[in-house]
Amino acid sequence: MSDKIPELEILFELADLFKVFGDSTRLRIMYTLFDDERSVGEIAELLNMEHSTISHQLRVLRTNKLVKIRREGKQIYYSLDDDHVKKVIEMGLDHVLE
Amino acid sequence: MSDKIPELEILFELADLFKVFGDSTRLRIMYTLFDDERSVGEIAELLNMEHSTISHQLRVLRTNKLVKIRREGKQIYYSLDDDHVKKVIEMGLDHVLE
DNA sequence: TGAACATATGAATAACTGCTCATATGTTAA
DNA sequence: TTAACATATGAGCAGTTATTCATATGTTCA
Repeated sequence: MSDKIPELEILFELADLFKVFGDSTRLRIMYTLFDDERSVGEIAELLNMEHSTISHQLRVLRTNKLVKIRREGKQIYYSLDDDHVKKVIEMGLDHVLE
Repeated sequence: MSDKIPELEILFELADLFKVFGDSTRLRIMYTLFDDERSVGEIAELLNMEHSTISHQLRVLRTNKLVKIRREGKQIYYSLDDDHVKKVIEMGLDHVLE
């Protein structure tokens, strides 16, 4: 991995990815999705924040393919897109907690 | 790890950590340090950026304990603080490259 | 169809951040 | 000490972003 400098373009993409993780609201949202899918309303209530704020941030997360959705009637359930997301967060936590 | 919700405070710290990784200049700087220590001037030349810009960003990296320094005469050599830094970047790259 | 609910979107604002320029600090060698 | 070099710092500007408010879209059920 470290034997080749990634293209500049890749590092920009990487920065964009970390930017998405670099906001506490988005991190908290992702954390509520660690074990279960949740609707927008559930997340908003859990975090005690405006539905609108949560919806905006979920869009960012979705655009960056960190969460995916499942529609069920009026509600839309969000869940983490894959295990990578958890791993990145856990790796960061390791660093913060040490 | 996922069996306990981290304190709100921890998630703020974590967001701050990811914020540091969420800038392409800082990522590029860290990448130049993947295998070797380098002086401010070397990094500035490698990235073709102002010394001042590099110095400012190195300060951010240092404040967040991602790089450490070694003084030698007029020059100050920067290197990655520990292997965690590499791991976080590599984990992110995995996600971007897949 | 219309009311009630869940979510999404757009615009506006306030706060933040990276870069540049100018200047300061610190080190070496004459 | 002074000149030359390496790095750091502070202020200001420009660009970005998270939140809020208002409104729109979409779904269910009567």
